[in-house]
Amino acid sequence: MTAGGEALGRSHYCGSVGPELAGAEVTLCGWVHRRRDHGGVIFLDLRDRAGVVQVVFDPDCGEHFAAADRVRPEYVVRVTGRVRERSAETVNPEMATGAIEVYGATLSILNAAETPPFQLDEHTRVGEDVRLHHRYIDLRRPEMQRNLRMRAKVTGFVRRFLDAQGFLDIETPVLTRATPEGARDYLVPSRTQPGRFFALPQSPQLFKQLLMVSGFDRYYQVARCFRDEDLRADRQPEFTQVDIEASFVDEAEVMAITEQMVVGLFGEVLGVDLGSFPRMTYADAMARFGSDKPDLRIPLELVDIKDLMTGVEFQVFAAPAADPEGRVTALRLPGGGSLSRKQIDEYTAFVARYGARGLAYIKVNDARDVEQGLQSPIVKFLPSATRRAILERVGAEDGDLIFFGADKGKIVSESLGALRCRLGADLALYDRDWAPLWVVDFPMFEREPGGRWTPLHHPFTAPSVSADALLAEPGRALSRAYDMVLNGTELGGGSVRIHRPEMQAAVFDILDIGAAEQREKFGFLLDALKFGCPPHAGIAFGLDRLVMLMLGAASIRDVIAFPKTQSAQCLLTDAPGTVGVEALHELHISLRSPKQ
RNA sequence: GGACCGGUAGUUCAGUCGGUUAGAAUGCCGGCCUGUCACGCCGGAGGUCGCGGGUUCGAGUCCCGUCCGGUCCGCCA
Repeated sequence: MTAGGEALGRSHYCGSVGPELAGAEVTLCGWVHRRRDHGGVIFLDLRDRAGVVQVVFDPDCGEHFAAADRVRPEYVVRVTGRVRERSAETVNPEMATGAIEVYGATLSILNAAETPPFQLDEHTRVGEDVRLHHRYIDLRRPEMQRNLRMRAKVTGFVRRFLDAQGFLDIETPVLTRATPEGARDYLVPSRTQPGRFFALPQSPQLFKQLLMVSGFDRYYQVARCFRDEDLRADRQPEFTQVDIEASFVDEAEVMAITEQMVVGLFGEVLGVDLGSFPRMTYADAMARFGSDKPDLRIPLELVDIKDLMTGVEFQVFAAPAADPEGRVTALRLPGGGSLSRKQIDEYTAFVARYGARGLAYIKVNDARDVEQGLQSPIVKFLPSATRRAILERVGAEDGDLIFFGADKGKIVSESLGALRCRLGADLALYDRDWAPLWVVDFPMFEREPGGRWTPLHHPFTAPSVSADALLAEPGRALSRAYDMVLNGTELGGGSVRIHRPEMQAAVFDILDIGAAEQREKFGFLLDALKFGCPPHAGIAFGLDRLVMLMLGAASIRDVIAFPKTQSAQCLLTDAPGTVGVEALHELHISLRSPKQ
């Protein structure tokens, strides 16, 4: 009951009023979406989380008509009235509730609202900063309501699925220890331990492994993770992982369960059948698509032609061909001969972002005539036999365009891999809506320019070889890791973990983490492995990206209620904020150049 | 750390070669209107051209710096 003694509740949501309620008395609560005043009759579009419905007031309802005259957009009101079907001429087919309207009897203004800083219609795209500043208003927009509802559906499905499979939801600490490798940590100073800091977790990785040691056997958590790195359209400093771990399982079982989970999710929420996921090795993915998360919707593939370039005089191709780490690759674009010079220049600039020093190409006018039928700035440097061999290898047809990449393998893969995706998007080459797959057989390590080994996944990933073999040839060892990829996005990644201390020590050795450092930073994990750690494996899914993908959202901000800007600030709360000197003093912190 | 795009009315934008009083749409305010649904018609208010400096007789416009929003590279085990 309100102070005035009236019942506050609604009988229906605005968006759920339909023809079946014709004749019924309803009570609706919501925001005035729009008001159309025709002098003798006033139409209010009333909005709540379920949708919009039209309410009509005419002068017969006296003071309530006067109230309808006073309301403005975003006023919060409660309306009672009778549902009636609209006459044929006044039905609005554009509107979900357009077959009916509510004939208003009473209207009480629960709260007035200032004119909103931007219009809540679908017709104007408002700047990101304005939206974030007044996020609570932005979130009223049907699109954002739909997005967050979808997110809740996804987490709801995942929880029900994993619960049903016997997984236990266990929370792990947010105030925890800094880990050395990986992303930059968000740090929290300790008041009680001068000079010491907590770190916010980049993932619950170590804790979930400890839970396996404790015998929980099947764990999951919808866990917030934190990384203090620069932001992107699909990266926020705090994000959510669906984190999963199980004991006495191998990669096959984790992949089977989580594939079933994602297939079930897409089926229930989107009505999409993803089918069963093909598997592809990392080596294959890099060779054919230049990416470890290939977008298989795009029917273009890289074709290596390194062997065709030995002995060719053209140094741009010959030098990388002679380099053991070099790669020379062609990308055939069927019908690409119609691309303009300007477009090709744009693609040249595009691949330059990935370090490519140029973008060679051949337009195939007549595939049978390698003397006159090819149009290209580079073809004159290639012997006829080489030209023929290239055309044959890539399967060139008249009207095609062939792009080339020749450089260090990493640069060629990244630049042509990115170009392939760009072409797919620009030219709408997608041959299906959804293309999931598993990428497997990742290398354990990759070598940094300085010669140091770094883990491709993380240092707790089990290799598929013995510790001795690993130490002997780190560069050749494959890991027991797996990534789930959908439409060129890595949805999740996981692995069989190391469960023996000597193997974990071997990996730390290769990563050049000495015994003392191992002890200091991971002593608790190495100890735990000694006290009866079961073999275990797991995976983590990026919830935000998953929801983005399901919605086709362009920005991760559109699937997070209160996201941060690219400079990692919250415009709504103005966080991070400054703190007073007393607070800093308590935390044993002094600033080098205090900003106030 | 770097590259690029943007910042002008509450909002979305235009603003020519540097030139008189900075415009449009929408929103807002007032008036009229009994079937609209992005209602319509009439009238009105609304500007630190992000900020600082410079060039110039004169700067929204050119130059330098800086801040903010965005996209990307680096980074993100």
